Amino acid sequence: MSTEPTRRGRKAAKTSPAASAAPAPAAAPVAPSRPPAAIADRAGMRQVADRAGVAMSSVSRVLSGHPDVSAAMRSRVMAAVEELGYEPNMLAQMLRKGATQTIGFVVGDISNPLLAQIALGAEVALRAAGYAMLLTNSVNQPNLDATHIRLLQQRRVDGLLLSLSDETNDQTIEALSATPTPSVLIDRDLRTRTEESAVLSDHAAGITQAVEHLVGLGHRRIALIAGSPHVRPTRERINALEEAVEAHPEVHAQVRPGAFTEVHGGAATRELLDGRRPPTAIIAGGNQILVGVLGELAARQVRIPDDISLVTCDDVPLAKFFTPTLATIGRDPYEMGAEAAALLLARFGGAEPGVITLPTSFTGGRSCAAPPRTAPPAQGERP
Amino acid sequence: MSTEPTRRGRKAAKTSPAASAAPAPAAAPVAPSRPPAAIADRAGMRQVADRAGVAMSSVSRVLSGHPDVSAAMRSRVMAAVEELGYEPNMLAQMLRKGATQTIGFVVGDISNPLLAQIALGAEVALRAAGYAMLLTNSVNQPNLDATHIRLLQQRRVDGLLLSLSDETNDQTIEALSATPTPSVLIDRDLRTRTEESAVLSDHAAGITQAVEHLVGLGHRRIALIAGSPHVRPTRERINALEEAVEAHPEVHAQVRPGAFTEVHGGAATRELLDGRRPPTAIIAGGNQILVGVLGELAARQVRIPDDISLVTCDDVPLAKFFTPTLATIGRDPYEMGAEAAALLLARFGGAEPGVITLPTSFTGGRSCAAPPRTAPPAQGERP
DNA sequence: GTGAAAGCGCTAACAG
DNA sequence: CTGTTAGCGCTTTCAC
Repeated sequence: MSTEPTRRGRKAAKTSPAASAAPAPAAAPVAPSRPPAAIADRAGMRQVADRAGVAMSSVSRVLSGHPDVSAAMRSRVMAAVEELGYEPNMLAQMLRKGATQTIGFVVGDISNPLLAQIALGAEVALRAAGYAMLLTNSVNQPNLDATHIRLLQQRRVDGLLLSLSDETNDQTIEALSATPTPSVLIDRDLRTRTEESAVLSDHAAGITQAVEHLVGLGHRRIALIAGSPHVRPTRERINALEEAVEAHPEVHAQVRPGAFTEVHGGAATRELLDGRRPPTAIIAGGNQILVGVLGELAARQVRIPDDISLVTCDDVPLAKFFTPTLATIGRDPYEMGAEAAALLLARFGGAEPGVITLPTSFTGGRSCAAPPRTAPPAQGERP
Repeated sequence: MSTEPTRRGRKAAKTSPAASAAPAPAAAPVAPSRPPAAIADRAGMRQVADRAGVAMSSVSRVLSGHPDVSAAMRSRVMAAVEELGYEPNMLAQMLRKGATQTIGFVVGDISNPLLAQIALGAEVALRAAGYAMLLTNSVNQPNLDATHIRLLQQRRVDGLLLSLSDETNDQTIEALSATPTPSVLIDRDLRTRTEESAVLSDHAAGITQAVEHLVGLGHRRIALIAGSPHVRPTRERINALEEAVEAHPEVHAQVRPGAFTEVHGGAATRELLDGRRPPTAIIAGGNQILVGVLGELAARQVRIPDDISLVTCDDVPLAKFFTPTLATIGRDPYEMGAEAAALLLARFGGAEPGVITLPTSFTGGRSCAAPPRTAPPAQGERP
């Protein structure tokens, strides 16, 4: 950090940002009888109609591309629209039509590049179909999910895209039940509900491949540092690891669920390495977790892959230049977003809720090698 | 990539996502006279009033926390609200009140972690003040900026946060001029306008520090690979580099503006290294650019910092584990978002447009060292 | 083809 | 304290 923030106004602006959290006390001394018109003087359809000397309904027809309008009418109206710089008020249209052409996206943490990419994919697809996206951020606080679902319902979104921070939260389930609009779950699985469409990732396939790879290299002690146990990806990964290991009785698997955070990644790594049977390979179950794992390994001067092998789920931007290159279980988040949007649009078109599973891929890297010949003595290990 | 996407429906869902891009042909055989109620049967305030046996205005008063309501009235109304699961229709409120409690955020590229972080900071601050955020993504296409500004205006947002992809676009300026609501520019400078508030980063300070550091190490040929010349950060960085170099006549500076992309980063690096006076230090002007630079350096087996020194602007998540540690010109994007929100809220409170400049920081790293003693012969260099 | 009229669901005077 | 009354800006019958 260098200097303090500098504040300089253009028009002697005394700009005190922290101030006025309140909506706006309205400077008007006398309360006006009309709605306070927080929005400046903007021409409405009424003005356009008057200026063109026609009825409002005609303006409406022209603007909505109704076929039964004379060329003369069309040009008169358009002229007036131009002159007044008229912009239709979608609020009124929405209220009248009962549809907002808006979908809500409840996302756990938009600062996570994975989710940002999903949001991007969804937004592009939605916009192409004429929908805008209202985005809310639960900052990974489960109780905010329900709040946001209700908030979006009050704004009468036409549908919901949900990347919930907790699948098991009762309030969330309740809020969802009260939702009359179609919804699409993104890599989440709410067993109690079948009304929602879902786009899922095949985490099991990726984990299985990774485990086979590691076992093939000679690893016998594999750990998975997973994220929150309240979401599908974590459960799927854990299940997949346990199943994969069943096929190899000689392999000992350890699982450390927790949270999708750097802190958890670091703490779990510490715990594992200090444990009775330190793993020779770690699978980091998320990009934030990866950062924590790397930090702890670096701090201990544990070398990759000489001392320990590493696989990550969901790579991070710079991962490809990391030395050694990281073995990765990846997927295409942009496509997930796009498919989620498609699933929602399909429901608007009358389709039933659907589920689609997208593949994951395992890419080997230099971060995996044979375990050290002089494996640290498994302290107190019993036969 | 492994397998093909698997599609399995729950209720024999024939889920054809790509289908039905059209809003919804409406399955109803006979066109209803009322608005098509795309939204299911939801109780309105009318129903609540009837059920409670009171006037709508009373329901409204209770729900909006008006002081003059008897306890009896309050409980009767709340009971009806509960029973009907009533959710107020914000659309109607917005139309009536002339304010939407929504702000629009025009962002060039949400998949850029820097902008995602800014969006997060803004959203949190805005939500705390009761505002929701409508986000649009210009995918770095300048012509989309204007489109999105208009789109948000039609939705009657109360204010705009703008991270434009091009400051010089006429359409954008025009759209902005037609905007009656307050706006805040994020690290952008529209010379022709003073109506907008702005939150800026002090890029010059960071660049200056970096240059001094490099010169101190002995570098005499420094290159800046910058992003789009149509946005403030690029201009500021270029100006700062040129000014900093003026103080050191022995230093030769080269600048390669272009785009905030990996491709440009790689191409510019190639060009510079193949040029007449290859730099001994490169400053990467953006996180995507950095990726391109690193890629090209790796491909050529150019070592950092042995063969070349490297500084990056705006680090990426994994940067701290990059070997060698990267010297970085950083800033706090979350705070930028929060300050932008504050500036907007201040305007709602009646304040004039204001400008606030936030600091940047330079953090040295192992990626900078003295230039190689055997500097590559400056081919065809002239005295 | 075009106009008149009736609301979408809610709030805010204004009376009582 | 509570009810009545007018709309916010637009779309959509329904007549002409």
